[in-house]
Amino acid sequence: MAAEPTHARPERRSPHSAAIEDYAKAIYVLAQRRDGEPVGTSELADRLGVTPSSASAMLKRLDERGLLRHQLYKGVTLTEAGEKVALEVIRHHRLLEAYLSDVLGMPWDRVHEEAEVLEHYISEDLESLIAAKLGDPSHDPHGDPIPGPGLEPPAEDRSRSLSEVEAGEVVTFTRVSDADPDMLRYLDERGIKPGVRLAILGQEPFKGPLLIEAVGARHALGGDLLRRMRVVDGPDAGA
Amino acid sequence: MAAEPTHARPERRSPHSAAIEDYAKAIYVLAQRRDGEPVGTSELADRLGVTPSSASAMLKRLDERGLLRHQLYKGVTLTEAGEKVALEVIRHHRLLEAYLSDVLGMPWDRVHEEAEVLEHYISEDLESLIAAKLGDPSHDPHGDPIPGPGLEPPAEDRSRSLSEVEAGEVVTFTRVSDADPDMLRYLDERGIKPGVRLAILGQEPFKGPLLIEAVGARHALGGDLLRRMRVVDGPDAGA
DNA sequence: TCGCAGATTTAGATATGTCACAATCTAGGA
DNA sequence: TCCTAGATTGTGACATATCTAAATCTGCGA
Repeated sequence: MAAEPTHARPERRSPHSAAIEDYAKAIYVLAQRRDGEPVGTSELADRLGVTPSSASAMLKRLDERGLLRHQLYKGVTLTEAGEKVALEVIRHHRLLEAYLSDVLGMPWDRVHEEAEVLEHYISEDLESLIAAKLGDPSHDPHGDPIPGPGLEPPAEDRSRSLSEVEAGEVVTFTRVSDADPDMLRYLDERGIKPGVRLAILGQEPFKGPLLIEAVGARHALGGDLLRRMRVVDGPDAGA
Repeated sequence: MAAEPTHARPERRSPHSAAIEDYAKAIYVLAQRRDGEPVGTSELADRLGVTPSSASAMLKRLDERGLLRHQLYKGVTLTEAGEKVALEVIRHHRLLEAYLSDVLGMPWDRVHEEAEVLEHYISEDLESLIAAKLGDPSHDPHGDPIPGPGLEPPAEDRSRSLSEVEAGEVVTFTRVSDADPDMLRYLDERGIKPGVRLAILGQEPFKGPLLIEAVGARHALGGDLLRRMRVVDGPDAGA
């Protein structure tokens, strides 16, 4: 005599809200950059586009859930549970980026924004289907490593910034931030994507642009772009 | 001198929340069943799995946004704007069901739940890519019609319930509710999916099960299943 | 016509996540 | 050592969406 099956929204897959997941992810990424040092409230607020007071209130909640330890006025550090939450979301994000780009042909510079939303809503079943379809990729289209299904933290990144490379070297482009569409479009239009070999021809004086040869053409790269592009030594992709 | 690009959650694609979209969709479906008559608050609350008071509060909000007209104590009717919202979500839902089933091989009985969530979060760009990948399908795997990109309401359903069919007829199975996983699994295991020819061999007395032949095997179907399965006359899929 | 059962709406509370503004802490320089 | 600039936290408010319990309406049956 049960009523019609309801069309209630299914329970969330994760016990945590999308907002909580975003905080965990942001803390994870920032902590990595600063080598495990506690992450500050304003830093986090900046990244997430909220006010410091909002971030402070949320940090208290993450702490109550056991996702991080908050030393008042000092900063926060993820617990193991918090790190799992972060890695799960990062895995979703990067698998989605790879899928949208490789299977659906979504432009490189648009996949980040789409994945930024969907990462919170795909089920574990869908995650598995996507990973299988892609052959369990280790990196997304921007060269970011994808955590495995067991959520082991990806191996440390040995790359350095292209801004640190000297004239005469030959390096392999491995990675670039997925968050700046203009930059991605610029690189994409020139065929410069992870795995591409870059020969550094020279540098203009006064910290000027770097002259490089890539994909059979010469380019002068400078500014933010140099700082954001990551490379490893040698003509072969190391990672 | 712009700060690091933030990783703020991108704006929602729709000006309406997921909850608002769910109400619009539910009202659309219920109104269709009752041929345009206003939809009652409790009916809606039942379907959505919320209390009548919650539904009542939400209806007030949908009204304020111009998505429906609420005749107090009488019921609600979607405006044109509300119907567009409903059709957009339904299009997303059914495209996702088709995609998950056809491209990713997700089982027939699981796609509904996944789509029920994702329908609120895919962008118009992703919607288009999915539709293109599928070749702009007109129906999802359960036989439900998919509204076109212009959101024209799908043509009226001419099917009747299998429970109304008499012994001796030959009909084509066209459609079944996507919301009952057990029922879908039962049909799937027997190869009975939209487009399949059903020959009605006879019926047991006292409203007993219907004996049918389908996909080279005989089955005795009764109860809810008969009522939920929709068929059209003749051995060919009409719609 | 009246009254009541059932449907509907209102009132007040809770949980989440945000903001502006105020209070407080920390750390570095005089 | 003290003081203050800047970071952090606390306060009170708002928006969304839900609940329970109470008030109100509607329409049917006597």
